[in-house]
Amino acid sequence: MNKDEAVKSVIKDAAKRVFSKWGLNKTTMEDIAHEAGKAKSTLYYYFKSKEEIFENLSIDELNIILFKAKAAIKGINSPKDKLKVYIATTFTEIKKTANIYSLIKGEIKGNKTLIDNIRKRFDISEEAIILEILTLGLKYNEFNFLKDIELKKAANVIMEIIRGLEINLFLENEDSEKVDIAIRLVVEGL
Amino acid sequence: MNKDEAVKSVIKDAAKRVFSKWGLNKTTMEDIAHEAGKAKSTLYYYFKSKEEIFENLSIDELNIILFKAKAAIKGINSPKDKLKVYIATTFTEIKKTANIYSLIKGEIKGNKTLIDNIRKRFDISEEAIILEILTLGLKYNEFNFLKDIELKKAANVIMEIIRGLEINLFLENEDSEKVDIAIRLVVEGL
DNA sequence: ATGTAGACCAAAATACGATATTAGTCGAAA
DNA sequence: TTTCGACTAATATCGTATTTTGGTCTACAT
Repeated sequence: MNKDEAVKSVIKDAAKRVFSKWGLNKTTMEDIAHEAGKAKSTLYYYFKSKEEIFENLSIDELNIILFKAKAAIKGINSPKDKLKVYIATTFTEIKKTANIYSLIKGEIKGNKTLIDNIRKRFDISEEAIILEILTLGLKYNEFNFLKDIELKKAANVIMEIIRGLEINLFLENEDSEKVDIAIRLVVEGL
Repeated sequence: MNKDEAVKSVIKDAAKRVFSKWGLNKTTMEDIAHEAGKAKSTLYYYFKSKEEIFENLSIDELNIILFKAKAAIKGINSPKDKLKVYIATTFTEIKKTANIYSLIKGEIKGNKTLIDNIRKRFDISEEAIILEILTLGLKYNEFNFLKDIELKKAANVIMEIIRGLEINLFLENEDSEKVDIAIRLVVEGL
């Protein structure tokens, strides 16, 4: 890691701490600078805005989640099991980093488009992974009714189901048995 | 229907019209009164606040949706098909009355608790219906892995899936094929 | 050149008092 | 019992003064 990336990392780490303490809107660039032990203007040498810091921060976290999920499903052969493990892993990892996202939930007003963009980026990656698993499942003849033509839409629906579950019963409630039921429901049906 | 209920209905109908025109926050009691052809103070003879009018209005709509859904699944024997038809019916009916809800979406700020209470009421009813269907399915031995003890949690999970889908891919997108895929996914699995 | 920081500016947020709307009450009348 | 106009207290809106904050610029250090 070169010097530039190292300082960026210091700033991002500092930002992560103050964001999770004060939220996105309430933290000022001055706060981040103070936490990082730098002058405010130095921050602008590395990032062009507060949004960019937040965006980089979030994308880092999401990439880590996706990386872990991909690693987790790597050795698994059965597409059904692949999907199960994928959902379980992303759920667990999102829960770990949920502290940042939970406070954002209450701040979706002016920064709505920013959050939407970050979410969209994650959605695209997630949908691609799910589509890959479904394609494999079709090849292995492991699914009941899924046709070739429906795969893309099915992947989208599954992603929406996961997303809905994450918001509604995961970030608030934390019943691991329910998560288990949800995974089995999607993969196996009733 | 007695006189009291008739006048209440006139007020609610008028309110429905102006709400769907101006939204919840922007419509004044004067607006509703004028639309109903009554004096403002007359409204307070029947309802104690604007919130109460809105609440009654929404509950009426939700009850109609639930009534239609119950009627639709009445003659069906198979619990799996019952659930399929239930989801399809509520989706269709919610879409019909979505005009009122879609404008509310942008107004969830101060009236958040009010909306939450109405939603909660619907959730409870919906979960009860789903639980009934699942119980029947267990009795008929129609489900793969669902155990007695999981039924309540499974009903909750299904309700959350439905709710998530409604918000994410239904109110915005309107791909009926996706809805179809979602229904089959939940009921049959992949 | 590459980094860093203090001074600086313009734009946005906040605070606040004056004004205007609006929710909700009350007594009278039909 | 039901309806309404007049009234009031609370809330929202608006204009303006003040402060905060995002972002730039320049000078200085390595």
